[in-house]
Amino acid sequence: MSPRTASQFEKIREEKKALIMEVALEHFAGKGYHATTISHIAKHAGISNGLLYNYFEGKEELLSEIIRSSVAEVYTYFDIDRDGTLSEEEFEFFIRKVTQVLREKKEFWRLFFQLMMQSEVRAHLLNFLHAGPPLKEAESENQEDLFLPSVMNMVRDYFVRLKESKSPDYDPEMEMNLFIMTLKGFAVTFIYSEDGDDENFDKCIDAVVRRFK
Amino acid sequence: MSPRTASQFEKIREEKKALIMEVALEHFAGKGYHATTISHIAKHAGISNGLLYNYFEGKEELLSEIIRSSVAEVYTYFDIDRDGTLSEEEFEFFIRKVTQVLREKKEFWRLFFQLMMQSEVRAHLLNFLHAGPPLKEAESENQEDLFLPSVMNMVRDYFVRLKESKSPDYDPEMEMNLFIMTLKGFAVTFIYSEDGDDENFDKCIDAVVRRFK
Amino acid sequence: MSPRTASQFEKIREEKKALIMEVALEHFAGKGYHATTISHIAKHAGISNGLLYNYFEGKEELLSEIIRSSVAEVYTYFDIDRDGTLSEEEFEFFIRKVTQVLREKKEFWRLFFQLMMQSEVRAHLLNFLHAGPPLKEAESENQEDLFLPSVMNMVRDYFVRLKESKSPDYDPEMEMNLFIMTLKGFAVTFIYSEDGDDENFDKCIDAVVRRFK
Amino acid sequence: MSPRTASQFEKIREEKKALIMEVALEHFAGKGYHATTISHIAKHAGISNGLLYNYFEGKEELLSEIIRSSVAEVYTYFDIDRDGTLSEEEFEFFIRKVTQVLREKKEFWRLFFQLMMQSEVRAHLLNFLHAGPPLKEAESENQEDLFLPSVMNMVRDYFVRLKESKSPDYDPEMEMNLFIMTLKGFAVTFIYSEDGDDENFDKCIDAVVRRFK
DNA sequence: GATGAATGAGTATTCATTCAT
DNA sequence: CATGAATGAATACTCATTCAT
Repeated sequence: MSPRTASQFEKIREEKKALIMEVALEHFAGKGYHATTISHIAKHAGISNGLLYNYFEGKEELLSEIIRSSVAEVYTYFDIDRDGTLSEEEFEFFIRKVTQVLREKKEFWRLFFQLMMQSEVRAHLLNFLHAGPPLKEAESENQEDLFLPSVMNMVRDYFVRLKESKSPDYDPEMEMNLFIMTLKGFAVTFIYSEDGDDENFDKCIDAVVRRFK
Repeated sequence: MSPRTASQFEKIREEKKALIMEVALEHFAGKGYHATTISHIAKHAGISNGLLYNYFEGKEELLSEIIRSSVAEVYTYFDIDRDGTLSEEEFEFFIRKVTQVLREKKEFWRLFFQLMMQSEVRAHLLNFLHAGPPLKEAESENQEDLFLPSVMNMVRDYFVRLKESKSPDYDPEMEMNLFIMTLKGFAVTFIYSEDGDDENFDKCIDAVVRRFK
Repeated sequence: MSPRTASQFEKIREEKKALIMEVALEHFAGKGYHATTISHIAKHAGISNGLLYNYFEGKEELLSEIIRSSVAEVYTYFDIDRDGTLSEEEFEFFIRKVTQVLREKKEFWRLFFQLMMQSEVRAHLLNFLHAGPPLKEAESENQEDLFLPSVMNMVRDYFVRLKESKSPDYDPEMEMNLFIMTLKGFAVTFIYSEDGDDENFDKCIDAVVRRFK
Repeated sequence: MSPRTASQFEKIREEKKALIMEVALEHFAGKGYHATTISHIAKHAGISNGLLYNYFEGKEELLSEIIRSSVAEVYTYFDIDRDGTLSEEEFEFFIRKVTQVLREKKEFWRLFFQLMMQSEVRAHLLNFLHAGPPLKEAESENQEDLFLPSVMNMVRDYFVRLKESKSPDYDPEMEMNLFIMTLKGFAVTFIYSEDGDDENFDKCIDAVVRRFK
């Protein structure tokens, strides 16, 4: 009979918010942001249309919130505040981490790449991404891609260090480019793969590791 | 004031149709299919809303037509009915061809990849692609990707043949995968690059050629 | 920890009810009835949405209650059951009373005039006003204005009596009309004035008194 | 068979726009802006909901447009760019003009006063009013009322000049205030009167003229 | 008495498509 | 061929009100 406590309400809110975001992500990723209606999301989340607006300002904020939270999660994966160097074994670890992140949040990455493919949205998204986490140095250089400058520098450092054990005409910058391209190509293919194909992609990743080590 | 001949009319029709498709592609690629309104396209094409329907059955057919025509154009690029083998120099030629095709139709590829990123559209698109041109054998195997089976086989053949001049643990299938991934990663980056950056990407392609030769 | 007595509960109820009405009046007057949401009122009153319905049947009843109580308060100001004649000094007193009532309940009068300006609400409001207090005779004549017939008659009497000390072409009815108009114009200006401007308006009222005495 | 000419379209647009504004004004004035739905307006104008948006950006712009056009019309009434002095007979003419404007656009004035009674709208409206027409001097002083400074000054001048023919304790400023109040009170009553009562109000105006001459 | 999550009917707005001219 | 006014179904969003706790 007594009213719910504040923490009970808080819990309800968080759970419902998460539910809505999950369902929305699923549909946004599946048919695109614009083709997904609020009614559709509400129905699949088992709630009324109105309730959604109790949790999100509107459709656009719902999208932002999904991206914000997923990006935040991804940041934690990479423990972004580390010392910023990659040893050889850490490099392999890094690649496998990337794969893991892709695997565990396939749906989000589908949505993410989808948005990245719309040139007029791309800029906003990149800005948002790069401004997002509290980084040590707020680089604005090279906001052209999905890898944060800090990660980019880590990878670049790795290839520069690698050069010592390679032939004289080894070009670390180009090597990095190839690596990034390969990883991106992998990502773009992998996130649309059936879950059953994982072993094939694992072998692919093994090959990538061998190649860039 | 003499009435235009049938062929003159036909020419006008074709030109206007092409204009509409061009404008539509620009906006579809820029902000996505759903976010682009017919009114917007019509206004930017300098025609009335109604006239658009004189040329296309509707918005969806306009999209289909854009894809159809672009894909057809791409097919001609690759002269798809050739004997289907790639010599070593033809392989380099093939890669550069791909780059050229990407460069000359950046906007289309933006739209294309955008659609490919929507899992529910992806299937239709792939079906459409693979069914599109009158191929010798209508394979339905491996309709998972943007490369047609015929092209895929050509590339696979190349890597198999390449094995002879390589070490015994050279895995042609895996090599092909890496190649495809790299190419895809390149594509996805390149089509959003400024036109001024082309030299950098040319160097990239040189590196790709060296790597997979 | 002894249970509160019934009268304590009653007191709490009354206070909370008054608080809600006060907050509601403030917002109704500021942006209008329809533009003011229940949520807004509840938030500013520091209570939950639901609780409001514990005190009022709904939004409309809340409005009615505000008007009812304010009107009742105004009636007490004018001690409406008096003998119904205005001596000359009582007339001055009457005018100053009006000003005082306006000054002390500016917000209510803003709401009141606002509602009076909506022709479809006006009728209801006037009906409500004229039916409101238990009057001696329930006149339905001249329900066109905000002055109750009883007050109107009092004022008319005053001007008729005044005629004796005026020139022969003095028209008491017209004089009354001018007086009412002036008072109304004063009201409509005064209730939107800053509180600091009161002296200016006091002088105005002095002039009105002089003029109609 | 030939398409309509540009001027035909223009005519259709203007007529339909005027129709919508007329119907909207009627309902806005009758039950208030917020209580009037777009659907209602559309239905009474005999058009579809969508068409309304072909002519107005939204509900708010529709309101603005109504006010803008009515205010513009009123400005023409007063031939606002005149020399800016009122002779005695012009003063009478001015008053009668005011009455005429009120009579011919009763519905607009109902809406106007309604909005003026909402303190939070009032400011915007006054700003809008005073910024509206291209005046000689852009006074920002005294934007507190519905009379434009230019009109106000004209009236003030009149009363100052009048002082010469009056007793020494004649206070022109106060006289002006009384006049304005009287006029406002008249307006507020008149615009809700039945059309049949016009004669009574005409007599009222005669009295006003006599009083302030 | 008190809470705020939840509802759902209602409202403004959008947009592909049609059609009279 | 060409126009743009007109439609109406669909969509995002609002808000008074209810109700389980």
